[in-house]
Amino acid sequence: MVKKTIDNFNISQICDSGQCFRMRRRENEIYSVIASEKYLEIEQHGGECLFYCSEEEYEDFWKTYFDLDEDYEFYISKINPNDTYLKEAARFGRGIRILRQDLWEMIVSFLISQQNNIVRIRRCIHNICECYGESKVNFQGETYYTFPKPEKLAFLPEDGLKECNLGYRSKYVVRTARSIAGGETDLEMIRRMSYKKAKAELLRLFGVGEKVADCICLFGLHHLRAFPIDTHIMQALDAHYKRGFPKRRYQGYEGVMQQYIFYWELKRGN
DNA sequence: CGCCAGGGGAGCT
DNA sequence: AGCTCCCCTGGC
Repeated sequence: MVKKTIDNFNISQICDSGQCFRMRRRENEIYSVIASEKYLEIEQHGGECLFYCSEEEYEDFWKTYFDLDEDYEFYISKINPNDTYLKEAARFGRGIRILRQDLWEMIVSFLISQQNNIVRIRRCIHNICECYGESKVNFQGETYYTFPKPEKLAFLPEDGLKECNLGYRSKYVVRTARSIAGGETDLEMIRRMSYKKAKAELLRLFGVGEKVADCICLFGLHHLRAFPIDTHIMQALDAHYKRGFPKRRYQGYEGVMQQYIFYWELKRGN
């Protein structure tokens, strides 16, 4: 068990920000997340966080996963004081962090995300893990499932994942899995590429367009310059940035600003 | 190049 | 019953 006081970290906001589909609210202030074979529970009261893992596992994995070495207050301090919209959005979602998630898992997650809602995306991912992942047991004695490797999905027929509720997105995932398992697409190479090159490479995958490629770059490669534009962000930009979003001002971390806007627009509705 | 239908079905009103 | 959903592909 690890106890930490962390600024600009709010697990509830991260859970609801739509970047991780394997995190959920268990009880009042307790959240669970599955990443890279590992299972974690986190409890947060105000600024104080309890990580239900060893100090070693926290230092070696979760600290990086939650991007806790990055100074988000710095990003927020750079916001134009005259930009009341962005200021408000950032204050509302100031505990958001861009998680450092697995590239392959992000490719699949955002292939599924297109024309889809968050509740169903979660279920699709859960179904895939349950059918093709490895089963493990957490410290509570409950079973959970890891995310299957590309090789595991590559042998499926193109519509094999329709059984996991993917609908027409099944062939996007299967063909991409084949492309990676077959060596046509090299994830290790993509990890070492610049934002622009990585995005161009991702756009070659079947089912990956502009928006999905940017989500993968932001959440799977931690390219904070990526600025995914979906219909909600588009509407927000139309309403508040008639002359375009000032990307130059936030060069290098536009994606962080995108997340504040996205979360604000998502939560403001309800 | 631009436009737009179609894709499957859950979840909300 | 109707509409929306963190779109992309392929045909025109």
